[in-house]
Amino acid sequence: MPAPAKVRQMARECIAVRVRLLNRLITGVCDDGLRPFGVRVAQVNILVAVAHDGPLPPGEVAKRLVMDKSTLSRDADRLIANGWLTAEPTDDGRSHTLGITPEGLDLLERIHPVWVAGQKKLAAILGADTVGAISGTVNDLWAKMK
Amino acid sequence: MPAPAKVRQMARECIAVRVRLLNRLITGVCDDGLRPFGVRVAQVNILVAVAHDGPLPPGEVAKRLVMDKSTLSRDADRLIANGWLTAEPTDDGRSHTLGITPEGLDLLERIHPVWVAGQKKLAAILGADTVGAISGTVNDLWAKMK
DNA sequence: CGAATGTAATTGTAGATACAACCAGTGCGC
DNA sequence: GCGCACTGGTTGTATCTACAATTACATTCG
Repeated sequence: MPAPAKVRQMARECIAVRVRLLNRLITGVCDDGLRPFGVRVAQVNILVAVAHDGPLPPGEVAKRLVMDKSTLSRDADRLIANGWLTAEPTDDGRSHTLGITPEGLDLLERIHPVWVAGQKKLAAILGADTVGAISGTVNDLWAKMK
Repeated sequence: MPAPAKVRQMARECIAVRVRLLNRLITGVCDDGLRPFGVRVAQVNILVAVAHDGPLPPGEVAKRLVMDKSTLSRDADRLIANGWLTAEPTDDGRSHTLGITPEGLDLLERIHPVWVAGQKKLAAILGADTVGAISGTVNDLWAKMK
């Protein structure tokens, strides 16, 4: 019995399954490269965001990366436990700011060559046009966010 | 103190953070739409794959979706528990085949309108060129896989 | 000032994800 | 037949992810 038309359409056209597949593929490639450093790409993403734009309150980091605040909360715990981030108190007693530590910066510097190699691998997997399209989409998203 | 050049480069150019961000965004949009059905996009992806190409052994499904066999093993457990998939024994005593059940097919049929609406939303977020580029990349990947 | 409302973060819970280790069954060579 | 390598799946463990509920503080309004 052949699959019904609606199922065939979903299989052939679904964009979500494709993005999610690429996400798994790319996360795997990155984590492979990062394994010697004892860090994962999810963590590096947060470290880079904080190193670049920080110090920032957790909620702000979560918003920029489009992740739930609770997810970021626990990710930050791990990064703080590893000595790569610090939490500094602020005027607002409910919150605090996340900042990169010297150890965190050092980690990013050491990771950089692996990151460069990874970018090449990802570009080879995705193709230049897809890389450009995705970059454009997310850059627009970030611009609109402000 | 401004971020070091390497950090700035990683923040500006990293393709992984972008794909992963889009993955979270898109997964959230889909799961929102699917919530009334008590199912998530990860599960729908598997159901569609099995409904379209199945019955298939678990390892084969995992390969096509580029996910770890252990991940698929547990996802399949949930889908079987919900009555949407069945596991049928095969000649090879180590393995079995996953097949869609009538309930699973019915679920997919009921989801279809939501899926259509979701595709529109995703296209609006990503833009037509990005949708096209990603589809092309993954279609190539699947073609090469055979 | 004090209560109600709002906001930021954390915690409880559950699913999705993958690596390593393991188990079970197959198939091959002898 | 027997042992041994191989293959396919599951289980142990850890991280990533998000929704719902909670907690702690801030702000606003009377």
